[in-house]
Amino acid sequence: MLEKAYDPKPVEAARLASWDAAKLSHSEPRAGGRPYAIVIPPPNVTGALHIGHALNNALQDALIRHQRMMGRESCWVPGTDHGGIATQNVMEKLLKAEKTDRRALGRDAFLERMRSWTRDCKKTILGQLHRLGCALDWEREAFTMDEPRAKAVYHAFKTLWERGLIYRGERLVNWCVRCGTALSDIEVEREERKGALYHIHYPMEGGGEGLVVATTRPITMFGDAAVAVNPKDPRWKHMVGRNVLIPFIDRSIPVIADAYVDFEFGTGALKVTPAHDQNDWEIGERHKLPAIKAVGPEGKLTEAAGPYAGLSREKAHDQVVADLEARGFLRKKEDHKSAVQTCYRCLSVIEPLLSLQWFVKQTELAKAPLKSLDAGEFKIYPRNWEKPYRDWLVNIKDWCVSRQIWWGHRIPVWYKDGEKPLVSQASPGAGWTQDPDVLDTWFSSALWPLAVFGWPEKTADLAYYYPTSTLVTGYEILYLWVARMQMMGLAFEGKVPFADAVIHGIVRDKSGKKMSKSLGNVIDPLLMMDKHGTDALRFALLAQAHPGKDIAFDEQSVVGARNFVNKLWNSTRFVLMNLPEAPPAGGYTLEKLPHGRLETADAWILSRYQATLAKARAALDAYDPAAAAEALYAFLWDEFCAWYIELAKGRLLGADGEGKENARTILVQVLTGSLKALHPVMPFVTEEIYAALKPHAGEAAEFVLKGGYHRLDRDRSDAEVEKQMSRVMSAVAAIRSLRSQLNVPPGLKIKAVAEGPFARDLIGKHRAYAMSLAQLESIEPVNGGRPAQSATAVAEGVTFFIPLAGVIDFEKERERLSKDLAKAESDVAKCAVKLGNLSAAAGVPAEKVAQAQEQHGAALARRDRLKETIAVLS
RNA sequence: GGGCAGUUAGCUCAGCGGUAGAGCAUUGUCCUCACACGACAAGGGUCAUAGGUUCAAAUCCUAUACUGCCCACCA
Repeated sequence: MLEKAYDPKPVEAARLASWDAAKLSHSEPRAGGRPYAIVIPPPNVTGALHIGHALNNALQDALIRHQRMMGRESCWVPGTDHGGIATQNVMEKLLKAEKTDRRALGRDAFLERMRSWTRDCKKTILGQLHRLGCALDWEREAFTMDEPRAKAVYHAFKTLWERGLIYRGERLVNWCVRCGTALSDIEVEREERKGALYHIHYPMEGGGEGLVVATTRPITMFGDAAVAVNPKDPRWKHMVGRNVLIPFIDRSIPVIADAYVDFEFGTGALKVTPAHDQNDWEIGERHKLPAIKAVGPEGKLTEAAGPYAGLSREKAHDQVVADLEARGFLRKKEDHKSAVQTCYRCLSVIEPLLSLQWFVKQTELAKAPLKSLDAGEFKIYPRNWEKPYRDWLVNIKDWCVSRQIWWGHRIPVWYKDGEKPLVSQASPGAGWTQDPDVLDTWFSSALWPLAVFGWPEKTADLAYYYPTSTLVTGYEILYLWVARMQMMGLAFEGKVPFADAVIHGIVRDKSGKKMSKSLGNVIDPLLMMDKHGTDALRFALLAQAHPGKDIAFDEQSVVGARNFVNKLWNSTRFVLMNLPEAPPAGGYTLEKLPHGRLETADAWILSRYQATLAKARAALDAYDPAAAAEALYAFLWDEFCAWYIELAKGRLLGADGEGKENARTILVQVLTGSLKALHPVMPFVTEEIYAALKPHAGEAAEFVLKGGYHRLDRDRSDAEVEKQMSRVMSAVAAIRSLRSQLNVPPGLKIKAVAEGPFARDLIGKHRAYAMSLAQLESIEPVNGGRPAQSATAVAEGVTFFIPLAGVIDFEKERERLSKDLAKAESDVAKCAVKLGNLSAAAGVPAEKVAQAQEQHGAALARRDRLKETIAVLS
């Protein structure tokens, strides 16, 4: 016998052990049928998993399990990402705490530390995914920096090089001073910050008034190559062609005319610093200006800054502004908001810096992804992400792939004096030195769906699983990762790496704020699992995972989910308690039900059951786990438990016979089928329950995943019986409401007298339902007028009189009924409007009009019954 | 500056052309023989605003106002 309350811990441990022992989630290529494959977005080896990972992986697991239940060979590849800058930053923090740094260690020792850290971290992360119940194919674990993946990276680099798509050049790149490396354009974030616009006077060379420029960053003036004005600007026309002097250092620069300059802005004169600003760089190109660095890679001012050389950007800024003011160069300072660029890894301000870097040409590579999007070979869910994705590809710029850090795939290019650079994985021989930089971590990530299956080798796995089916990820890496995988997959294999990309939202805190360590609002998924169980956490996340929407996460939702798990558990307990120890031969199967001789409740729950299964399945197919979870939750709790179980109790407690056997069969089958449908969302409790139910259900599958979903049987759908039941429910609800409002003690059975078109059915074939659910002592037809001293309950098609001598306060009763009447009147009015509309309009289907008429009739009847009753009371 | 979402019950969110829904929270009654992680009942919304389309609009269209996100070279 099951325990009274579900205890997740022992169940989860035992289930995981049995799944592992059976290698349940392992997949091998097999003949026949297209497989379903997902590659995990590999978590960075920077620490532990957070709640966003829990959502991301619960989603994937639900899809993988769903497809397995549908009978498809399904493979979910696990793995981790070395995480380049992010991981190196973690290690550098550790080293700092040890009062050392990477340079003191040296490259080799540093990398050794990184590898050891990575080993531990991988273990932690994969252990957490395991604990979350992820049906990952553990034998396929991959790491972006392991041997096979390194081979893939090399091969990709070499191929791109040979195709002329990789080049090295000195360009203006986004430089993170803190991380000490270049970043690609999409690794830069923007943040609006308050600052100032400084109007600085540049004197004319050889004396004269000169002009005033406006800038937000005075320190870049030491790198100025010119001052530009708009050729149409009359104020400055006379200055073009003359020279001005940079304050403090007195370097002479020309005044040039360039249409880029907006004469509405600032003073209409723009200082041009090609080495520190993209636009200025372009102006410099047009006018053949020198690019002079004012700030170096460490964030300190260079020799070009004369007296300020060596100062940090921040110190220099303050000093320069103060000096400009003291010397009278500062003509004006106004408040100004500007978007500063920040490093996505450490949030420090980006310095646009001229440096020698490796680039991948993108325009050519972006064509195939655009084509596959247009052809519908690749879809993004929800579809509204396709537009930004397309726009990004259309406006794509070359990708800076070199990083000046140590942790990563070292660029496989070797140099030797007097020789052309060589691309090689190993050293070409003595005298050759390898490029010191490593590749952007997203370079290896871009190859992930290929590399995990052994590419560039033509493996059987690659042939079978590639292209994969679905990729599940957050919108923050749509360009960074999704687009690049599409580019690489198409470039190397000519096929999209995955047909569908499912974009989910971010898990935020309960007030909708982004979780962050500094705000202290992070939710630890492990803690949630410890407190409430893994199934509860998964359900809570998935039930809120509406396509593409962020989740405002409140621990309360996990508690609610935990309650649902318990409800499921206890309903199983109830069913098992009402079954004989030994199930009948072959178990309780739906095939054994007598056709055409089912009770209303039986036919009703089967009808609802089929509808629910269909809905849940369709929702998962449409990547909408929330809809699936909600449908199953509502069905199991509000229909199966609240009504069907209650309706079946009479038969279960009564004498043996067909009715009892039917009830048992339906309880067993509906519960078993529902928990299977729920399995993708809550694998543990459903597996546990399945183990207890399967002998009774006549099933022998070792695991839920092996057995597959129950068959959908649309013949069980029965609109007529659903209507009958809704009337029974309405009748019961009316009496319950009356009891509650009149404070009739719950245990006290009362007599009821019924009249109306539905009264005969209720007193006849639905008698037992009404009696037990409404706690009635008896139910009889009205025989000559309503009983004296009775309260009235009006339901759909039936009116009850409940004799309650001495209990009724007529004043209160009238009040109560008046409230009902008001509601009924408003219903009548609404129905009348609708009916009037429909009858007046042309081209409305007769069916719709009939339906409206029926609704109107029912509302009228109810209203009239209430009116009569109140009249009698007065 | 461009684009995309969102604005529905106290909170978090479904619904997206035919009488306003869920979970949580609130109130009342009940430890009723599966479940107090429960049962039953109750209260609570002019569906952001203004126009329009329609027999009918929370739902479609057009503006407006906020909110959030993405993209973008205004110093």
